[in-house]
Amino acid sequence: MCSTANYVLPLRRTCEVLATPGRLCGGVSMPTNFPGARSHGAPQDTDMDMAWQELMAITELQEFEAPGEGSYAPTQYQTMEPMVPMGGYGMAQSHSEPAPAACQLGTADIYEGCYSEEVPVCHRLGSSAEAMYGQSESQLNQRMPTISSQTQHSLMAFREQMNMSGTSQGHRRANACLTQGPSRHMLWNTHGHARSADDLESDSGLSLGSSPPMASPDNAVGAAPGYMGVDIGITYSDGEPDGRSEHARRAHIHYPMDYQNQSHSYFHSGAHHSYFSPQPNALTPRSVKQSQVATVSDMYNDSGVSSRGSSNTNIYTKPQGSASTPAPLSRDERRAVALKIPFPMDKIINLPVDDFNELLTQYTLTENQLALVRDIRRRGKNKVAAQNCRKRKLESIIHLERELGQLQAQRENLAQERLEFQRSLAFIKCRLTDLYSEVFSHLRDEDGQPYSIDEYSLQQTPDGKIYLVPHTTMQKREQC
DNA sequence: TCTATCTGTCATTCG
DNA sequence: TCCGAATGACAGATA
Repeated sequence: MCSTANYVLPLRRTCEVLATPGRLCGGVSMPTNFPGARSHGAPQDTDMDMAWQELMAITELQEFEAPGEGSYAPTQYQTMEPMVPMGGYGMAQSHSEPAPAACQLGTADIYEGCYSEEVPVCHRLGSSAEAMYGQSESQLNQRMPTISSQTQHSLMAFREQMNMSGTSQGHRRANACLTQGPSRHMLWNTHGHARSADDLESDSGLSLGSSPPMASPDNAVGAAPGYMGVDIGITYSDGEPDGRSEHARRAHIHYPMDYQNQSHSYFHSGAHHSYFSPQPNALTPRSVKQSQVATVSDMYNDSGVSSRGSSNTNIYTKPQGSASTPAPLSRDERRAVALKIPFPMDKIINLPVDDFNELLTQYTLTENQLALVRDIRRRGKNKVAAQNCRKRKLESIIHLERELGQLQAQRENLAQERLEFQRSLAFIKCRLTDLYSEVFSHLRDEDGQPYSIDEYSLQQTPDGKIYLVPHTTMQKREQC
C-alpha cells in the first residue's frame, strides 16, 4: 500500500500537467469557490468557500476520500471502528441511535453507499455494548449503588477464601510438629514431648512438659509451690481459661503498641490495671462485655481459675456480665502465678529489650521461669502483632473496595465520554460527506457537465492544492 | 448442631 | 545470632 505521502507527488505530476488556471486537474473548470480554482484566481463563491474551508478545516479527516470510492467505502470507515474494542474492557453503550447527520441533512440518499456502513456503526454502539463490556450501561448503573453491599459480600467472600485456603492446608502445623526439628520453643520442652492438639496451650518447654494430662487450674495452683526443682511444666495445666478470660481483661490495658494511639481506641485503660493484663483490647462487643478488672492474685484466689476444657466452665459462660466477677486468668497468667514470676506481664511484654533484660537481671530466676517469661513476652508481642496485622488487613480490604468503586465509576464516566466522542465523530463524517458532495455539485468539466462523484475524487496535497483525480488514477496509485 | 466470627498461638520470613 | 514485626495458618471459643 502506498501511504498518502507517497502518492501525493505522482498525483501532482499527473494533475499538474493538465492543470490550467481556472481549472482543476483534468481540465476541470472551477466556477465556484473551489479552493483550487481560487488559488488560480477563479471566481469566489462565498458559500462554497465557506463550505470547503469547513471541510478542509477538519484536519483529521483530510484523508477522507470521495464517496463511492473504493477506499472511501466501508473499509475506510471501518478503520474508525477499532476505537471500539470488541471485547474485554470497554465502555457500556446502550444507546441505539441512528447515525446522525446524514439522515438529518437529508442527503442520505446520496451517501447511501458510504453510510450504509456508517449507520450500523452507530447502531453497533448500542447493540454491541453488552458484548463489549459484558454488561450494559444500565447494568453498570445498577451495579454502582450496590458496591457497598458488595463490599460486605466481598469481605465475607474474602474471609471465606482465606478460611478455605487455610482448610486446604489442614493440619499443617500438626505435620510440621512431626516433621520439623524442634523449634527454639521445643527446645524448652524438658520432656521432649511433641506438641499435640491436646496440649495446644503448651508452647515453651514449660508447657510442652505439660502435655501429659493436665492438672486442673486449681491443681496448677496447688502445684505451684512445687515448681522449684521439678519440671514445672506439669504444675500448671494448660487448661487455661478460654479466650474469654483474655477478652475480659483486654479492655483495661495500657498498651503502648502500634494501634494504641489510633483514632478509634483500639485499646483503652480502665480504672484498675490487671497485674497480668497486657493484652491489647480489640473493642469487640464480646471483649467489652467480657471486660473485667482483677489482679492475678485476686483472680487466682477468688475464683478458682478454670482451665479450658475443665469442668469449671461456667466461670466463662456467665462471668462477663458481672463487674463483680473477676475474669479468669489467661494461660500465661496462670503460669506466671504458678512459677511466681515476680513482675507483671505488661512489663514482660511491653518493656524494650534492654529494659526487659535489665529487669531479668534484677531477679534470680530459674530456667523455667526465664523460659516462661520469654514465652510470655513472645506470645504477648505476637498477640498484638496479630491484632495489628488483622486490622491492617481489614483496612486494606476496605481501601481496595473503595478503590474498586472509584475505578468502576471512572470507567463508566470514560465510557460515556467515549460514546459522546463517537457520536460527534459520526456527525462530523456525515457533515464532511455533505460538503464533499456539495463541492462536486459545483464542479463542471469543459463541456459544462458535472463530474461524477463515482468517477472522480478530490485530493488535497500537503501544499494545500486541490486536485480532481479520476478514480482510475487513484487505483493505479493504490496498486503501486 | 452448624456456622461465622473472633482471638490466641505457632511457624516462618524478613529486616 | 538474636530480636521483633509481620503474616499465613490453625484451632478453640463464642454468638
